[in-house]
Amino acid sequence: MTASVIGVTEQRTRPRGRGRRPADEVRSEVLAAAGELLLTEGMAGFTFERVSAISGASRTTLHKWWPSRGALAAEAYFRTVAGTLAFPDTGDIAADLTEQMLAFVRLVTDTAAGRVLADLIGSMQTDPELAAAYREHYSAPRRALAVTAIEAARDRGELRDDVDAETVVDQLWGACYHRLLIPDQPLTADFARTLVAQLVHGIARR
Amino acid sequence: MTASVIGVTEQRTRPRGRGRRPADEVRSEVLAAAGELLLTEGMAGFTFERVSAISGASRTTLHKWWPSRGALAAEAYFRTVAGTLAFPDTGDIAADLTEQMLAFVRLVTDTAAGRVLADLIGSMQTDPELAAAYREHYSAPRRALAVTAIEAARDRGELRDDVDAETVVDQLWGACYHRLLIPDQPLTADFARTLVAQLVHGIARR
DNA sequence: CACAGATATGGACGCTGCGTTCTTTTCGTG
DNA sequence: CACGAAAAGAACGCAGCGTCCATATCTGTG
Repeated sequence: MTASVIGVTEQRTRPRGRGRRPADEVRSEVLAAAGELLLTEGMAGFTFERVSAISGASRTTLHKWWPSRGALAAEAYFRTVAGTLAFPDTGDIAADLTEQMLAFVRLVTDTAAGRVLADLIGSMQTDPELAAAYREHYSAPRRALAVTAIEAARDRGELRDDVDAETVVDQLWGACYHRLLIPDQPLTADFARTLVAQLVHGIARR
Repeated sequence: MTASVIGVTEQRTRPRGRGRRPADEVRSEVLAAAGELLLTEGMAGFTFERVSAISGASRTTLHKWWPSRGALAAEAYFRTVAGTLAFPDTGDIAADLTEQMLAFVRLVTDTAAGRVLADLIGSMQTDPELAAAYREHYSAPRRALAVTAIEAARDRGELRDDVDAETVVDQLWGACYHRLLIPDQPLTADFARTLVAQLVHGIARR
């Protein structure tokens, strides 16, 4: 009883026959096909086999360029989905963080990116290649942006002197990923706002 | 280049030959073998094939009792690793939360449970059976305990009246899971303490 | 105490996907 | 224009899946 719903039209480009082609052209077509597959079926149906069939590139070629399906998926994701990389700094850190949280929630709930992101993080756990790529090209640089903004706010006196910016990142984004990966509770805009409010002002009675 | 290190002695029980055996005995042996395999190799090498070889039970039998490898892994984990289910309530919520965070960090860093937990959450993302079992038997009840304790603290005046307990859970445990699943930063006792302190007192300058 | 029914085992099937190797074809560059 | 780089194609063996069937044997009931 194999789940055999075919959501992606195989063989989107006509068979090309053997022979050399520009490497960049091949890579580009493969990444496009991989991104498409990723968005429609997630990591579950994401195999070299399928990407090969859709892109028209041979499996041999895929193996030449990407060491594992995880590595390919990661690159395709970064190229297709993860465009934005910015962190506003208006001088009001609470507002900026709220904006970032809301943007994240929107991305994750309104598009297929949420499912893909969850799948990628899931596959990371058993795919070191993917884990390395993800951390290097995605999570680390984003963390760094947030940490910089938080430390700037601390340095200009908006936040306590002893604030640990790295921990703040986990308390905000980590909380969102928690609801994304283990959906006991929904990931909503309200949640995002509460998140920032509770962290900024504390939960203890004053 | 398949990773083929055999860390578990196959066939721990002698072949038994065909024929009926008490269902509970079989289930028990299978779960023991599955737990052992899970601890030594994680979800990566966790297959019906291997569990069958180690436990001595036939693959057919495994399929009869568990619908997917995820379901089997989940049950084995809950049975082998996840014994404790308690939440102290000393009347000092900050201390209690810190204690819980430290216990979690210890469990996850000192034992193989961390790896297994990460693997399970990873596999959940593409295995609905596992996701359902995990949430029902593990995450939901634990969340509930924490929420109850936090709301009790709120009701007796330790915390602000408008505290959202569910969100607090994500801000604490979610932050830990974040570092477990995406290890850009280490999961340490210091982190656990900072987590609680920053949330309880807030990060804004007073 | 014997038998019928329940249940585990062993083995085989076809399938998908992996990762590798070798050969063939084609294109671009020098 | 010839050569070499690079892709396609085909085939291999391997692992694991999920399912079937026949067979063996235990267990509970009459």
